[in-house]
Amino acid sequence: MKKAIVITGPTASGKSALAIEVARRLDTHIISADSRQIYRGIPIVTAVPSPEQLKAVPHHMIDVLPLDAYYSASLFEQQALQLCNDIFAENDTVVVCGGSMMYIDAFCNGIDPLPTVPDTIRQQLTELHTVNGNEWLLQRLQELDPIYYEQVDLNNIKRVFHAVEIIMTSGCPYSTLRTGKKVQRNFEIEKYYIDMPRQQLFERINSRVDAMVEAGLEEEAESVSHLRGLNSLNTVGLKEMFAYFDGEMSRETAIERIKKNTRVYAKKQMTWFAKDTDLLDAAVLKDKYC
RNA sequence: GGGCGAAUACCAGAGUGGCCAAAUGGGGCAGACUGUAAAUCUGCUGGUUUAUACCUUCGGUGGUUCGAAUCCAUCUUCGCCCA
Repeated sequence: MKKAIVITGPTASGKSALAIEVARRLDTHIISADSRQIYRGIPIVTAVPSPEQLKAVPHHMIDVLPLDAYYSASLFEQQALQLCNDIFAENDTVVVCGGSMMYIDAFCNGIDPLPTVPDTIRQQLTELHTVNGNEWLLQRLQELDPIYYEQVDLNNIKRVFHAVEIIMTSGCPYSTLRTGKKVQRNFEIEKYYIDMPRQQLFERINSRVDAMVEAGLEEEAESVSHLRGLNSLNTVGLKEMFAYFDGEMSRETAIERIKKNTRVYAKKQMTWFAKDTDLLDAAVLKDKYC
């Protein structure tokens, strides 16, 4: 049976390096599961592997999307599966590596198929929302899907918005489309998590941010600054730089904040993965394949 | 040597007799999560295993008062001003 070796963990825990090592031993490819590395033009801030590393092992899903492209965990699932299929034609294994929780989850367990919301509907709803406000949107959801209305965090207006746009697109309540069912892949999945004492991880984060600055983070941020409204750029490391460009904080403060926000992000990842009972300790991965 | 001002929880900083365990922000901690997820959202942050409860806090000490972070005296430290 074909096998996908999934490597995940908090940011800066050393996923990429481990994945490269494993993939090299197994002579196979790496599929990146990273919601930011997938975009083109921001390699420094997203800690994309070095050109040498990328050359050492074939990588997929890195540096492939324009910054303004719409993307989602579901699209990732589809494309990653397609890639697996291709790679399995010549290999018994594939390595999937990344820290984007939803992407990892979509790949391993699947995500309910939802209709793609057409731009027209999204724009229409955006306008209505801006004009009528949150209350109106909440009311819409309550009318259209009382079940989901009971379930969502009503403070999280993004989710409310999404539910409504899905209902408008599909014509049926969002709650009926959310099965939460896990799918079974036709290949084996071994999911490894890199664990590390928090203090050690935080030290790695700090020095990695310093290295990014050294590598030209500021220039990179400048080069995309005019596009800052895009979701792909709503990213730790860039928003702080934009704030610095706007004179909202000093350069030093911005760098400190990047470190802090990266720590917060890492914690978020740890919280998410703490619930995942399928995780194996990445420490055994080396012994097994290297 | 004299005058004035300040001292509040991890930090910054409100509060100036009871509604104060003490606003707010930062930081920290914990959590939610099936659709742009490095996003978005939530809770906690003096102690007491629970708390609409009790205890200990607002530089130190001593007062005034039914009641003090808030008023008075004094001491300490810091800042500014006059010498």
